[in-house]
Amino acid sequence: MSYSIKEIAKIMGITPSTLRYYDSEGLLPNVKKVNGRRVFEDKDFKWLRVLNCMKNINMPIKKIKEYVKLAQKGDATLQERYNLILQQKESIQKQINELNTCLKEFEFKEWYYKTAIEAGTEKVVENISSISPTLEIDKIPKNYKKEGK
Amino acid sequence: MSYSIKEIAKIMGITPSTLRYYDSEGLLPNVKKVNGRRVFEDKDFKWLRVLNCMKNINMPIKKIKEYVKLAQKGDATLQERYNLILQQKESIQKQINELNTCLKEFEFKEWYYKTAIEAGTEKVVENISSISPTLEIDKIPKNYKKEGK
DNA sequence: ACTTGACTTAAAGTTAACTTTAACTTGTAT
DNA sequence: ATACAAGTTAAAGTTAACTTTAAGTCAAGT
Repeated sequence: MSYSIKEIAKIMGITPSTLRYYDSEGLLPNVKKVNGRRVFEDKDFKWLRVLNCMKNINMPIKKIKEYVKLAQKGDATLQERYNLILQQKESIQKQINELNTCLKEFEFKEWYYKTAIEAGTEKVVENISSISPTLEIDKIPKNYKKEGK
Repeated sequence: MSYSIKEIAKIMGITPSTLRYYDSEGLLPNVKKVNGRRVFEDKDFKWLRVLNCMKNINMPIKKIKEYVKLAQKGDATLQERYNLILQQKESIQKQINELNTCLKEFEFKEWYYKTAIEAGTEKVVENISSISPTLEIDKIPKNYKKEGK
């Protein structure tokens, strides 16, 4: 089975232009061309899924290109690719942790506004602040000293 | 207790320039000025934490500004702010889900490369692909029909 | 009085990731 | 044969989110 750029774009939820841009940046290796047109085959899907993942975790295009280039060099770069994957795994974990902390903050806000709406005014809740510390600020001890030279 | 822009920047892990930029975009309401200089007080911290959260969940500055403006209008906008919070909560959930799916993909890759490195070559594993479907691609039924007009 | 260091603004510059435009090719339908 | 739809490239344009620069203010220390 083979697919046109339009079909692949639809499946990936992006525009054909973006796919062409990715190709121009070297993110789509091994994509065939027939009569000058890109033709995507089943084997390309495996990579498209990974590419999609890499985009989802906010890997910059430069970094993805780096990975693609390593992969094209074959077995000699296995260790390097492994390291890159581990590094990205950590980054994902960090992002998930951050999002979970923020989710708590937003759950607090949800309660905050629900309560305020019921009371008709924010005054009822405005001195209450979320407990979850997301910022260094919340970790500052009470006797925090500013740095003096 | 009051803090200079430099101290706040350090605490938030950004540069003073970025804080000034945020201020110029209206993201730092109610920040005092003494002799033309910004002075941050304890009461500003509550908002800085929320701002930090909003940045972490990739809320665009425009959207954050929108929220700030609503908040400044007082009780009349409680419902609107509540809705905005709910909307963002959903967005966070979606992001967490995406990241978790990608984490699985990367955990597969970790195994993939570990196995390949042990064997000395990728050939041992290269036909195996992760099972977790992250892309519409993986949900396409075998008898997928392209659209015909 | 003068230098220093930390601040200020306004405006221009940067970067990443697209997006749009313009001019062109090609296979299919009428 | 001709028109049309869908693709192509190269290059210019856009947008968000900063970052840098230049020129200036201000309080404290020597």
